[in-house]
Order: sequence, then C-alpha cells, then structure tokens
Amino acid sequence: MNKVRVRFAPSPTGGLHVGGVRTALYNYLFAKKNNGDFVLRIEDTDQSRYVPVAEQYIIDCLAWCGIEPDEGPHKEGLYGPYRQSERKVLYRKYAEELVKNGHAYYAFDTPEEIEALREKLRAEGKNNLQYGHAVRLNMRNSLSLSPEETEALIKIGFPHVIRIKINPDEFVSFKDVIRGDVNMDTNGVDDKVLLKADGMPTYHLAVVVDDYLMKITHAFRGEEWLPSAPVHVLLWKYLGWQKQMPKWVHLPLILKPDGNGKLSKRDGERLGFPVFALEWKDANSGVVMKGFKELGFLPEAFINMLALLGWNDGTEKEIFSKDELIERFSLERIHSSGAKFDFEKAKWFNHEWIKKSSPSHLFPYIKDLFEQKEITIKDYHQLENVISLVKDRCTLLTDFIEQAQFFFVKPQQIDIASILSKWNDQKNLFFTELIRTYQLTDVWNATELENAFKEIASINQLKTGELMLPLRIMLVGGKYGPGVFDIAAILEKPETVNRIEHGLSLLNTESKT
RNA sequence: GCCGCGUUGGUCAAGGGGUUAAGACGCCUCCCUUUCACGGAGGAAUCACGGGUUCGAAUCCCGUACGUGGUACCA
Repeated sequence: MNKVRVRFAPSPTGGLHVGGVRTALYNYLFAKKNNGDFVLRIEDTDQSRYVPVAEQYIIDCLAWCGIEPDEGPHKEGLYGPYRQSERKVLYRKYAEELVKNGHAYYAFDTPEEIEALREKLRAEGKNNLQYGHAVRLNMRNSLSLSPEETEALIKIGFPHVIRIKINPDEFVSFKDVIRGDVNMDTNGVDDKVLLKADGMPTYHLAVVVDDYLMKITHAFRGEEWLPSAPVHVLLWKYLGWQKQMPKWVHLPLILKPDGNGKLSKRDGERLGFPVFALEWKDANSGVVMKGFKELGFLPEAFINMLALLGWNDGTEKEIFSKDELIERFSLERIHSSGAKFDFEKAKWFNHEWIKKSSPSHLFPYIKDLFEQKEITIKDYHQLENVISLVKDRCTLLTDFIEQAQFFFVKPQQIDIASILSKWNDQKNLFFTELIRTYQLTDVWNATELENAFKEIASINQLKTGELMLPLRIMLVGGKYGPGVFDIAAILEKPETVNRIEHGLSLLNTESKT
C-alpha cells in the first residue's frame, strides 16, 4: 500500500478559523497515526482575494497548535512548489489535454456577458443560469463555433477560459469515508471553469492536478465541497488517473452556537468568543480579533477541544494529549453531522488542561502574561509555588492575573467596605497582637501561621470565622484567592506583616470617620 | 427553485432491532471549604413528526418537516 499522504489546503484570504484548524488537525492526526506525510499547500489562485500576511499567519497558527507540516511552502519537499500560484504553468497542459479528449472546451464569453444573461434570467423570474449542456451551444465557445473561428480567436489572444464538458444524465458515484456511497446525477452540475482567463486554474482543476502530482491518498475537506465532488471525480477519470484517486473525506461543518449557519469569522465578535487560533488583524478594516491563544487557552486544550468536536474514541475519555489523539484517531468515528460550537465546553477543556499541567509547564505562559501586564517577578521559584497553589481555580491562563498578581504587587484596591460594618476594637486588638506574634515567628509556614492565628483568637474569645475575611482582604484586597494562610506563607513575613499593618491603619482611619 | 448532506436533552455525544437510552458541558440542590474555586453526592432535561417492516423500532424502509451546504472566471 502507498504511503499515506494528506494535505491541508487553505486559501490565504484571511484568518484561519476553528473549522480550518480542525480540518488541519484531522489531516495531521490521520497522517501521524499512519506514519504518513502531512502537506501544507497554499491555494492562492484567486488574485483578488489574496492577503499577503495570511500564509505566514496560517503557518504560525499550525505551529502554535503543534501541527507541523512535513512539507509546505516553508519546508520544501519532493513535490513542490507548494503554492499554487507558483505552479501556474503546470495546469494549462492538463486543461488542454481535456479539450483534446473532448472533455473540455474553450469558452469566449466575457464575465460581463454572462452576468448580463444571469441578470436577464433573474428579471424573468427564472432560475439561475446553469452554463451546461442545455445552453452551451447558445454561448460563444469552441463547441458552438467552427474550429476555424475558435482558432482565430485564440490566435488573436481573445480572453477565454476552459470549461469542463459535463454530459447530461450521467450518474457519478463515489465513496466518501464518512458518508458512505454518494450518488449524484450530472444534471445538477454545470460546466465549471477549469482554467480562468488569467491563466490560473480554479479550485476544481487545481485540487485534482495537485492531489495527483503530490500523491495525496486521502483528501480531507469541508462538507461544503460535497456538491462539487462529481466534477472532481469526473476530472480524475477524464485525466486517466482514476486508479490514483484519493479517498474522499468530507468533514462535517462547525456551526454557530445560536442557530443558523456555519460558524463564520463575524460570529466571534457578535457572541463574544474567539473564532481564530491566534489574533487576527484585518488589514482593510483594521479590526483586531483576539484568538484562543490571547484569551488564555493552552494549545493542548485547544486541539483537544477541536478534535472532540465531531469525533470521539467511543469511550468516555474526553481529555487527550496530542499523542493520545494520534494513537486513538480513526476516520470511522468522525461524525457525519455538523456540530454547534460551544464556548463553555471549550473553556472546560482548558480548565482541565490547566489543572492537569505541572507548574513548570505553565510557568512560561504565566511569566509572559505577567510581563505583558508589567508585573515584576523577582523570585521565579516563588512564582512556581504560586502557580501550583492557584492553578485549580483558573479556567483561562488570563485568570492567573486576578488569582495571583497580589503575590507580586500590593493590592491596589482594598475592599474595606466588606469588613467595616463589623469592625470593632476587639478585632483591632486581635490584629495588633497578630502582627506582634507573626513578627516573632521563626517557622513561617501555613500550618504554623494558622495555629498562631487560632490561638490568639481563642485567648481573646473571638471566632476565627469573623477574622479570616479581614485577614484575606488585608492580604489580597478582596474576597478571592486560595487559603489565606497559604497566601501568607508565600508572601513571607515582612510582606505579610506589612500588609496587615497597612490594612489595620486603613480600617482605623475609616472607622473613625 | 433545484440538487446534496444531515436530525438522540439547551450544547457535545454513546448506543445501530429487546438498554432503567451512557457520559460530558451548562443549569439546580446538598456536602466539603469560615472567601472563591477544586473535589464529592444528587436532580431537572432527549430519540423531529407520520406511516410502514417486525412479536418488538432511537436503531431498518418510505414520506414530511426542520436544519445545513452548494448552485461564481471564490475557495
């Protein structure tokens, strides 16, 4: 059996959204599982929609996800070039071969003429124009013109396209790995343009030629391609490559959470969650859309979540590392129906991954995050302890800011209001005594601090419950964070005492006014 | 309009002729925790509809509805 070769073939027209990343991921998982090759091919045949930075962006997204292509524009292999624009000269030959064999023809209709015809049909309330067997003889092409006329037009360089000639009343059947046998008749498909007037191939010609030349064994793509699959199947046949035709894998779509349609780039903004892996800045509008990365997702969690959106291994297991995904992945267990994207569940995956990750694994992310927020960390060992203490309560990496910044920066705001109403002299005395005791403490750990705290409370006949909240607020500024004594332990003596003193003076000033 | 694909709780889903129809997210209750989480125990909530086939249908078949995609010199 031939070596498995798959390709992810995005067009560089904008940010790579979750649907695209999932397609790449499934390609990658399948390739790695079968010791195959994963190829990145850039489908930049549409000059008008080309966005220069998009290619690098795609590569960056894949890299962040841990999906490294074996071949691609940035990693040359045996089957390059990997940008279709750079393969332009290749395609014409095949298109003309099809013309010669009677499976395609030259068409000289200008886009304006066709548009005018469409407009006319619309005005008459008729269905859209289907440039196919029913009308092609009324159009200007090498089928309706004499060979001499055709030749003359070509000789003078009259702009023309090459269209596939689809026979009516034929049945095209093929097997899709996910959907089983798919049968369609050719009456619904029109004579698709294969080669455009600018000499670039359309997608239809380019996928077939490149998948053939690149020896692709399994062609993964979104379900939106299913209706045009007969064109591709026919092309494989007409080009005489039927035996090498890849297995088709039409992936289900990722849909909007709130109903209608497939998830689009706009939905993120509208519904308040990211649709891109990495931040994408739209060059035209200047709009910046944050990605999963910037929102605080771990790449492991992101691909885990995407993998499970439309696939599962048949067990109850939901948390998979990349290696586990590779090991368990199977085409048979990919769903055939679309799935609505659920951001809550996505966050759950991230939370699970944060809990599961070691402090040292999380360390670089948190360090970067704090540096971005200009929170200075003097002691990296202390940061690691902090991570270990608070990670279970962080759903997103960005939650570490609220959960942990008070270890490194004095709280800017202290929620005095929450304790002021129950503040009294007894408590004041208690904390004064606590400061004294803590200053004399040699063994600075959570248990010792808690014991000392409780002892003073009981001597003064105070309930500890009444005192814990004030202490927490003095140390962190609000009603959050891990256990108070754990916090004090990490804060060390001088800082702990300092914050209690500061809190106390604030309280006493406030309670007098 | 026409053509394709799909349909198990709000969402992700297991199950593919006989099940009390798993599990997860979210939601609710309680326990733990003198903050909040984590953790633990419970709860509400589902086979789109109508016909067949069958002793028996979530499961097979046919319709309908709904959803979704395509119908470009876009991919």
